[in-house]
Amino acid sequence: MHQNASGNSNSESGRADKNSLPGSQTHHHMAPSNGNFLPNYSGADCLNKQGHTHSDMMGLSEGGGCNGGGVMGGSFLGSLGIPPGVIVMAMGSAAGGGISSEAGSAFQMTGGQRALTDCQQHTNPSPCPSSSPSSGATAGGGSSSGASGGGASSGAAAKRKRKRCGVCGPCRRLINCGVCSSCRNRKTGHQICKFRKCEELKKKPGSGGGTLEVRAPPAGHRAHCSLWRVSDTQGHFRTCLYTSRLQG
DNA sequence: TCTCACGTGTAG
DNA sequence: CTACACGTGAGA
Repeated sequence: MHQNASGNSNSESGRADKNSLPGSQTHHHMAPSNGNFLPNYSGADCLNKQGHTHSDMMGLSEGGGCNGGGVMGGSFLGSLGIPPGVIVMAMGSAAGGGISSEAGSAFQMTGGQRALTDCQQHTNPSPCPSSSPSSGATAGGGSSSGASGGGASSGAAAKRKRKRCGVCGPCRRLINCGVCSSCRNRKTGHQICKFRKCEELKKKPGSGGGTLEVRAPPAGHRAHCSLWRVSDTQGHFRTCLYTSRLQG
């Protein structure tokens, strides 16, 4: 009908508003730059895994900073208002080094800040999804099979479906690409568009959400916004940004 | 009750 | 690893 731009036959396209983000429901007409992201989202997530880089759905437009090369040095951190002296570790899927995609995690690292983006906005009673895994693998637990079902019998709320963090790049994307496998196989796959798959949910529930190596800046370096990469448990590279400002 | 989407198993 | 399929939790 008169959905969004995406001419996908996917009855999804415009449905993003339905369950999408906390507080962002109003998907009136999406942000000017590109509808996939929410207005205030400055990062680009660079998920071009597939290569179909439909600019209109990838939403990488201005971000341009698609790569861990010191991308959001200023804007990203700046917009977060991270206090000086704080070591921030922003991670992003190596693919593009889009740190932003893990904004949520970044918040966790800095502590405190995160709340404002995620938890508070989520009306759901359950604890922030992003925090649970890192806190100690509460919900997800490690239980393998038994998926959902009454499996949780013993742990009661132990086996809860995790929910999108709502702050990562994919979560902020408003429309489905319509071309990824998930979109194409929606009928049977029951999966959300790959480009909208929450970064948090991509992680294994038991993987602690962000088990990454927290490294000190290279010896001799002052940790002034240096960027380098470390690989996480899944072999993905994460771009780490340290903005520690040593008090001289 | 329906739809969406997470979790998981299986196959290629 | 990706794609696919299905069960099922959760919300409308």
